[in-house]
Amino acid sequence: MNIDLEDLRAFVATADMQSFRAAAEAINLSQPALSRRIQKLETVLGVMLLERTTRRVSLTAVGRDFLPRARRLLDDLETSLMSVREIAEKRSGLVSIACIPTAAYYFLPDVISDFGRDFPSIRFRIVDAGANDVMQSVLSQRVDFGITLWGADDPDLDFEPLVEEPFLLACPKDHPLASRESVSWGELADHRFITVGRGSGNRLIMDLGLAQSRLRPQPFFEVQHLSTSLGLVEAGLGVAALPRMSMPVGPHPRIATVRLTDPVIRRTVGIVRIAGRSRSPAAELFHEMLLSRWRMAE
Amino acid sequence: MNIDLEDLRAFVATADMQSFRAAAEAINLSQPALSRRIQKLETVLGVMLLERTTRRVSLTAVGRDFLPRARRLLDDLETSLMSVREIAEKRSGLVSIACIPTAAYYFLPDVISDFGRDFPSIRFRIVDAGANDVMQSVLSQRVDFGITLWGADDPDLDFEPLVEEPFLLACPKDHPLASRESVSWGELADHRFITVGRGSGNRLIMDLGLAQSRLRPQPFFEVQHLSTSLGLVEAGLGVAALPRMSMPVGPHPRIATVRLTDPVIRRTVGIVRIAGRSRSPAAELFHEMLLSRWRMAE
DNA sequence: CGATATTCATGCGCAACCCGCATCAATGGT
DNA sequence: ACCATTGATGCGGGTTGCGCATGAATATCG
Repeated sequence: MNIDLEDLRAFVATADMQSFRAAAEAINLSQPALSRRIQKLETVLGVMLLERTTRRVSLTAVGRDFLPRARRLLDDLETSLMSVREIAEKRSGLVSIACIPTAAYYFLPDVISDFGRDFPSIRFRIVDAGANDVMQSVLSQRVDFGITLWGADDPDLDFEPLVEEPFLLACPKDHPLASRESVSWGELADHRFITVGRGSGNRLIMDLGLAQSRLRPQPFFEVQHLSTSLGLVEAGLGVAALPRMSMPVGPHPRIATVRLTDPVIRRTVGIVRIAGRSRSPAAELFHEMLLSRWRMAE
Repeated sequence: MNIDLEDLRAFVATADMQSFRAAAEAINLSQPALSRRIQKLETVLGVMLLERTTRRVSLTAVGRDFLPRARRLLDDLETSLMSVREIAEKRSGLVSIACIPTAAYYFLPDVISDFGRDFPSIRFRIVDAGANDVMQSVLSQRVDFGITLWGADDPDLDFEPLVEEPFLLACPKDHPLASRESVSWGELADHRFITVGRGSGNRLIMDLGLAQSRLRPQPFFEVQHLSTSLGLVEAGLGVAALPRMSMPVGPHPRIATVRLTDPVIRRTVGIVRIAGRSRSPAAELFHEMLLSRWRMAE
């Protein structure tokens, strides 16, 4: 037989109101139920806490000692529960993110998985989109923030860099360039070049990086997604320049990775959001975790 | 559905041991029962406190916040219970008292009744005895202390006075002395004097007080108890000298009360105990209450 | 990859506990 | 003495919590 918190509540209410009947009413119990809770508490403690007749209820000396303690225990519990609920409130909710496919595929799952271990009550909505659509989703406030390439300079948007990475050459293992340590962009002019379409963020970065180059690769295949480029390379149809994140991790049976120089073109992936917009606690939490996670990795 | 202390215990044990099975064993529950208590706690709080697989148990971020709070609540409860039990221990037990009949009858019940309201767990054993027997009981340590007349001067005993009172004359209402304001002890020589036996403490005090008086009352009736004296007076058989405490309170249909002078003989009733002897907390408590109660009244 | 041991979650039946209603005894007040 | 009020207790019924048995999930090992 153990002490219940309900026993303590019954005792405190009865002591406060100096009446079993009134206390029972106050804590929504019948008088007999309250009577028994007091008796139980007294039995467990082995002391009389209240002296009572049908007309009068008063604290014994032990009861007077115990009352402030009981009250404090109940107050502390209430405080702790409110505190946890407050924390929980902060730590639940929905985080909505618009994300370019590369980041969605290559690093977001890991971060979300880790985050979910700490905050299992926080849900996610991930919108998979090209860099331009990510921007639009952020500007229209359809999502809390975006993870995308940095290229535009919009005063309404904040950009926080997460990763900066070079473009590398992916070519078939039996390709003439496969054994090279590095290849210049100009040398690609003589090979079938696979690239993404004009409207894409990656294409824009490449074009901007090559603006001053006299010798440039000419697109032989234009695709929509970087992963499709990789597929064509693997099929031996040509070479492609992809950001490092998109390259296969470790040795690949069919694809070689070669450094691209002259120039070294880099892209930055980061968090973009509307300047000064406040978001839910959950979104803030995830945002912080993203920053700490990827800044540490770099 | 409310939080139980058992829920908190289950949580703390599981967090400490990082295993449901081990925690269940540690707090003497089956694993399923423990599992359900954790689930209940999580449901009430609306958060996941523990992340678990069949192989691993770890705290969520909310769980990490809540653990020290839960631990503290349980610690505080334990402390409060021990404290109350300690107090209760001090406030329970047995008080044994040897007491002259007058005090036993006339004032002890009130004090015990009041005391019992504050310390209902303290029991009493009252030995009703003449002054000499009270002394013996105290000296032999058969009782915690005595309440008796003060006459002896024993270096082994401490005496603390409670009440000092004069002897008064009780006589039938139709007696010649009944209408007097005061009567000298010498005048009683001409009347039938009812008194207690030679061995009694009251008799001793009277004899000592009258040692220098040339004219003294001669005992016509010798009885054992003061209350018997009063009975005889009420029956019209004589007059008696009794301490004020033994006189009827307020007007009496058959007995008049008259002051006794020349000399005014007083007796002191107080607490007698063995010098330096330590007693139970309960006996100390009652002793203190006796002192405060009767010193206030005088 | 399959087999295995371990561990948390859940269904089930049973016992314990707690409830409110009804009733009685005690207690102050008139 | 009578009466209204209030705490204690018996009783029956509903709720809660238990352990046992079982299944699913999870690491580890060969």
